Amino acid sequence: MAEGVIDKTIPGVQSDGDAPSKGVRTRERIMDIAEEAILHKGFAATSIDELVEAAGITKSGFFYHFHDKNDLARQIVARFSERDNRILDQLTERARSLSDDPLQSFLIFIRLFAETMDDLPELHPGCLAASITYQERFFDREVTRLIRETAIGWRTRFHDWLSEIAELYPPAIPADLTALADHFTVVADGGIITSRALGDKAIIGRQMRLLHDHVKLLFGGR
Amino acid sequence: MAEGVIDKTIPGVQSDGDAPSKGVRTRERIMDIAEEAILHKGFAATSIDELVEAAGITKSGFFYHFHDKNDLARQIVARFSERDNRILDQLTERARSLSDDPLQSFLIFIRLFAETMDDLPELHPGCLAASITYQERFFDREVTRLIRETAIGWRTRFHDWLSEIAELYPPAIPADLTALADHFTVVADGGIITSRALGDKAIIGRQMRLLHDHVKLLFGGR
DNA sequence: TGTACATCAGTGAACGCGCGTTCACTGATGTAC
DNA sequence: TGTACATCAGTGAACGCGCGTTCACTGATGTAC
Repeated sequence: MAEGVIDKTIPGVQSDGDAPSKGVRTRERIMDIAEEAILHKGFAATSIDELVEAAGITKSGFFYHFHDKNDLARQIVARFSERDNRILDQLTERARSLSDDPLQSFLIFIRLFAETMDDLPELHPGCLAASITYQERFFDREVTRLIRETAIGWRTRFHDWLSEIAELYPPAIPADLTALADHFTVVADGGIITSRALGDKAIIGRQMRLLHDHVKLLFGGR
Repeated sequence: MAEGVIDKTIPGVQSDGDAPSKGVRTRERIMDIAEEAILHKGFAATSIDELVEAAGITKSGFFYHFHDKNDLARQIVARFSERDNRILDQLTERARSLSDDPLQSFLIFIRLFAETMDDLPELHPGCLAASITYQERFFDREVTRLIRETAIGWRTRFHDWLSEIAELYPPAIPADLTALADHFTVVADGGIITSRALGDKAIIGRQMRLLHDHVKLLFGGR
């Protein structure tokens, strides 16, 4: 996972390669700090005061960039969803380029994802959705909708891939392909939580490799 | 899952069958309300005011029962852990009674658990640990330790069972039994989160049945 | 090249509300003699 | 059976702090003519 594939483009107004303006840089900085804090402590526990202190601006500066606290949540979730999708796209492309066979490339894809999880520097990287769905009362409809859309997107993505596999390799036992498509999200999120509860970051990658084995056993039984 | 196995005993001082005192009943009521609220909105977002209003007492009454807000968290986590362990014990006993074979009884156990998840009346039943590990900064060492202990307990429980199975049925491919032991927790927690994100409570049971299939494919390949 | 104006990216002070916590007090029930 | 005291399960009022939000204002940069 040391490839130079990271896209530094900011999803701002002008998508040309010119440098982001001062305002965009500040907003991104606030969001970076907030993301970290929300993942560690939850949204309600993250105060605007601490964010602006860490960002080196004043509280009113915050309200120049965000209408209110919920607006911050919306923007973070949207950015997170985009980033995650970009990572999945890149890993998919890489895996597909390494094998023409859908089953083999899927197995490679899961291993690449597991490696990505292993290499993450922090103990708590994780899926923001997990953090946020546990505090849903706080967020408005828009945020909930965004999360749901993202989850459905992943389900569709993997369901298509698995159907392609199932046509070539009849499963060893009857398979619930929709559930299996969700299984990726489920194992990733569950892995993040359990790795946190036990204080062992290696858990996420190991759990993803179990998904690899599961798919291999189901379709690869020759 | 309609068996009369639910243990109504309160883990109070006198464990004889006599009725719980007024104080114990009030404390349990506060904890019930708090548990619901924490699962829905998170700990920080749950105010003492709303708890005492729902419980029909005054705020000072709350502080008669709990030293502070963290004490409430401690007591809820402890009670939750006990309850979960009791349910797992009951399902294990039932599964073991239905088959002498460790693999078969394990598969039965997972199906019983999946049914239990299906039958839960609410959309958000779930594992408190998930909610709480995402807000860990809030809780003192004692709470974190309790959660960790519970997770380790489950790992041990399932690892022993899986080792017993692996001795009788050599796995079809090399198996990471520790990771597989954690996989139960991972799939359950991840299932709860995903079911919440998508607003579909059937997801948890379906995900658990995938774990069933995985174990079956791994050990039951004849 | 200079001036006028507009926009950007904030500052500083103040607001009112709700939160967790404390403390002195109290009515009801239980126990001892 | 009556009285004295102790414990249980709270009440009511007050506290100070931190929170999200508002609002009038401002210096720096960009653009038009």
